[in-house]
Amino acid sequence: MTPVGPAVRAPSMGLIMNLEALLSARLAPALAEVARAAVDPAVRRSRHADFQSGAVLSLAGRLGRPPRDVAQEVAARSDLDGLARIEVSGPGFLNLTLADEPIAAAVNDLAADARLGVPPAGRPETLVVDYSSPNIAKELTVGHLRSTVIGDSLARTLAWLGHDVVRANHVGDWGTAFGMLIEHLLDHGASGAPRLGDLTGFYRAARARFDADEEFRNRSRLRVVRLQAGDEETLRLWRGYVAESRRYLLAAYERLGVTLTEAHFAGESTYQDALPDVVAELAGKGLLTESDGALCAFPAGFTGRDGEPLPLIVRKSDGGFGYAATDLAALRHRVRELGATRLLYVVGAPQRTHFRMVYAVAAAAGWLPEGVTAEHVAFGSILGADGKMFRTRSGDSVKLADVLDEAIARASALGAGPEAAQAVGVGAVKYADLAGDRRNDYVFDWDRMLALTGDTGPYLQYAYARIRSLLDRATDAPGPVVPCHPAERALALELLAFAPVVHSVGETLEPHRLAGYLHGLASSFSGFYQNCPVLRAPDDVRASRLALCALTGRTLRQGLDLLGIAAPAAL
RNA sequence: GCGCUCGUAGCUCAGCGGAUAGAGCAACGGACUUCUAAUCCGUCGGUCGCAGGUUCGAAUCCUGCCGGGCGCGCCA
Repeated sequence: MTPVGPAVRAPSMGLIMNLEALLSARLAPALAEVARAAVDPAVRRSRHADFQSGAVLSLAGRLGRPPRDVAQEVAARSDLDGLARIEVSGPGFLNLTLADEPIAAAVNDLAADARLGVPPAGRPETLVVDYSSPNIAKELTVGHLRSTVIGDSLARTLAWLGHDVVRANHVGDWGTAFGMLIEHLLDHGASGAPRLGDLTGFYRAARARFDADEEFRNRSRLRVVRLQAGDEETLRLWRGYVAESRRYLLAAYERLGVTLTEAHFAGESTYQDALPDVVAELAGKGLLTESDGALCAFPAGFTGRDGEPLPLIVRKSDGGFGYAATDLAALRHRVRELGATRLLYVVGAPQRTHFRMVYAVAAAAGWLPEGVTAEHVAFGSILGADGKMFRTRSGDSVKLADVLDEAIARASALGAGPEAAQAVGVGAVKYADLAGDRRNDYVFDWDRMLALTGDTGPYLQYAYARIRSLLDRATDAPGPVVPCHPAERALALELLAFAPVVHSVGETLEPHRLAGYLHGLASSFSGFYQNCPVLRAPDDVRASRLALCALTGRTLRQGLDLLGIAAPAAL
């Protein structure tokens, strides 16, 4: 039995595993000689060879020489002995085909590295990832899916890269709605709390009474005043309500396989005490203007419907604080108290203007000093088959619990066992959300996301389970990798591409790059599996292929884990 | 009206300054006395919305137009 367990050796320095860097280092001197200046070799993977360099194309223009001539000269001056073969191709590309030995050496290093070639960040940052952030008075819907899934994947990835990640669940746990909710609660058993799982029904009932019953409406308003004034009895009721909602949310997160816990709640109520000071500080810096009774900031460059400056309303005309004030308070706290240097807000694209304004005001207030960045990690909407917002037939938003129930039921129908069905169903939904560019809308389609073949979660999970099954049946240990078949070579190169992809996700905050990579890796593995017998291969070849299987398994599992998708050992 | 964003193969999407624009699905044609066929290989399929411009080179950058989505003062 050969478990797909973590390797034992400490991470190496990584250079030998980074073929792009290796090739760049060997190409750079020749380029510098020809150009008489440093030139980025721009080594990329290529379908015409293992790697290519397009550096000559732009260089030739600057030198005023034909690109192919320059490429010939660079090729002739390059010392790639023992590493790769170089040839000029097309308009002036340098095609690089690696020798088998460096590939083998790199893959063997990779196999011995517990971190799969990804060194921990040399310059760790403290960053806050603000994600999920539902209103606690209502159940989770598909509307919360994207922020929760994308944010969790980014938090996992950045943490694994070695950064200090602070997860922030900016839940809506404060505001005028709580007056009516508390009054409704009192009318239905003073000690009671809303029944777990029926938050929406409770909210709707309270809302209906608020709209229809003037007496109830007045009581609710008074209750809001008492809540904001810190009335102890009111606060006790509010805390009970919030606690119950949190329990519900945590159960939902656990089912979704999301890493958010009790410790990550940082709701709007957290910042209430700081709001007067936020206003005072902004006013002190001359950033606030009174307009129609409200205190507003008017950051430059934002105009509204009539071409008039667009306000960011910090304090409402009734003296209450809006969400802009809370967002500003949270931002200030994250930079000042938490020491964050990178703030991520995983929030839907429609709020783009709002966040740009918040960041502009924060910058003007000096809360985003040099070296500290705030980024709106925007994402598109989930659409139904009709191309419109994904809703139920009656027009309501779709409950997340219902989506997961159906996903799991459909996974069961495919033949997955009970435990696997949960992993496959939830994984399919999450993968579908992560597989495309997050900025684009996508169409929610059961049949596509649960397809066993194609770019789907189930396909990746199957590839992993198949590897586990194979390794479980192996009776001897993996040995050194010696790629000989083209499919082994292709798989090895694919495995070596894991680290650059993970880094690019950390920089671009685009998990779909990792998803696409994993699909390519699983495809490469399938090609290898098809062409290269493992268990019935001769001893030395078997050891090599078992090592490739084990490494592919570890890479798939780690990659899926960074996406937040479970990888069961068997389906 | 102003602003943002998107328009790539029948469908769903990658690619976002470089070689004949890729993948998955669908369609069609192959490969199984299988190391789990929940697989693999091949074929078909695109004036990259339209028109200009910048560039040695544009799906990719700029401008305009057409079409869809979203946003534009006390909800978050």
